[in-house]
Amino acid sequence: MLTMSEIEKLLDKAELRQTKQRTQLAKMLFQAENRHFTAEQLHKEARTAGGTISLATIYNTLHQFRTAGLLRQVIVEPGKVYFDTNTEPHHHFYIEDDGELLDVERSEIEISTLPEIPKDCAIQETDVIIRLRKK
Amino acid sequence: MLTMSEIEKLLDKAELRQTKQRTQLAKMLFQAENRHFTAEQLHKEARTAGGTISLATIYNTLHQFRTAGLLRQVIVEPGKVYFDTNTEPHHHFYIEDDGELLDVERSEIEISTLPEIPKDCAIQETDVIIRLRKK
DNA sequence: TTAGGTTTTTAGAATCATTCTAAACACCTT
DNA sequence: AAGGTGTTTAGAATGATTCTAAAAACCTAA
Repeated sequence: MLTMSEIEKLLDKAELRQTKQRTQLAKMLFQAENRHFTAEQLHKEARTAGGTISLATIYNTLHQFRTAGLLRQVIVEPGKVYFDTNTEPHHHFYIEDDGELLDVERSEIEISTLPEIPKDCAIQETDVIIRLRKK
Repeated sequence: MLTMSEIEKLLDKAELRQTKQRTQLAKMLFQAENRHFTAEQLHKEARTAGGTISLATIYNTLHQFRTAGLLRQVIVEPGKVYFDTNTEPHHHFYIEDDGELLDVERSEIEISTLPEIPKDCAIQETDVIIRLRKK
């Protein structure tokens, strides 16, 4: 749970000016628990909460937050990008029935053997997605 | 390496009539080694090889093959779906620099601990994607 | 405080992969 | 040869995302 001035520091550190819409989004995203969401969902939520913000700004800001290391993308479905406020290395459950994402801490999955990496390549990230269906 | 009559059997088993375009695609996909490709790539390849085939048919056929269990989808990038002729459970390297996918046999990655599955859910599939960057 | 310059936001157009639609075609079967 | 069904197709439609160019907000220095 971040205070207002911590939100300010966040934006400062990311070298992003304080603006109404960036501050609103930062509050929505970083004041609460970790969240998973799409641009569209966030847009709807922001407008319901009363802010004036265009979809283009949502996309702009999300990308800025991402390059600042405040957000990460999760790709589990064609034609839709999820964002995740949890930037620690970790994995996901994906409930296919309703498109819900759940975090799985890295410590909960132990990968004991790793295959040989093609030469000239370095691991950038390892994603584990456990796809679930409701019974 | 499948013979012509084995291709016929494939289509029969999938309850798909023999047609020029389905046969051509089946040959391209199942006569060679396992492959990874997008609809667009396959379309270009099929036309270069001389066939008359529309993009819509590529998509139709790919989905038919998929529901018949002959193909599987791989989702590693926003806005682009890869198909994979390897339908065994396995994982992937994804070389981000040039969008190349490589198979990793399931036996090469050992997941020793598994997290607790949310109740009412069953595992549908577990995908491991190791994202690589060229040095 | 105000003029000038830089950032930010925005509406709407553009893009790209994919799906849909409805017509044309191919293919049995009788 | 006719009729019926399955298949292919061009082109329109869709949906998420990105681009564009103009308007708005915001410094900063004089």
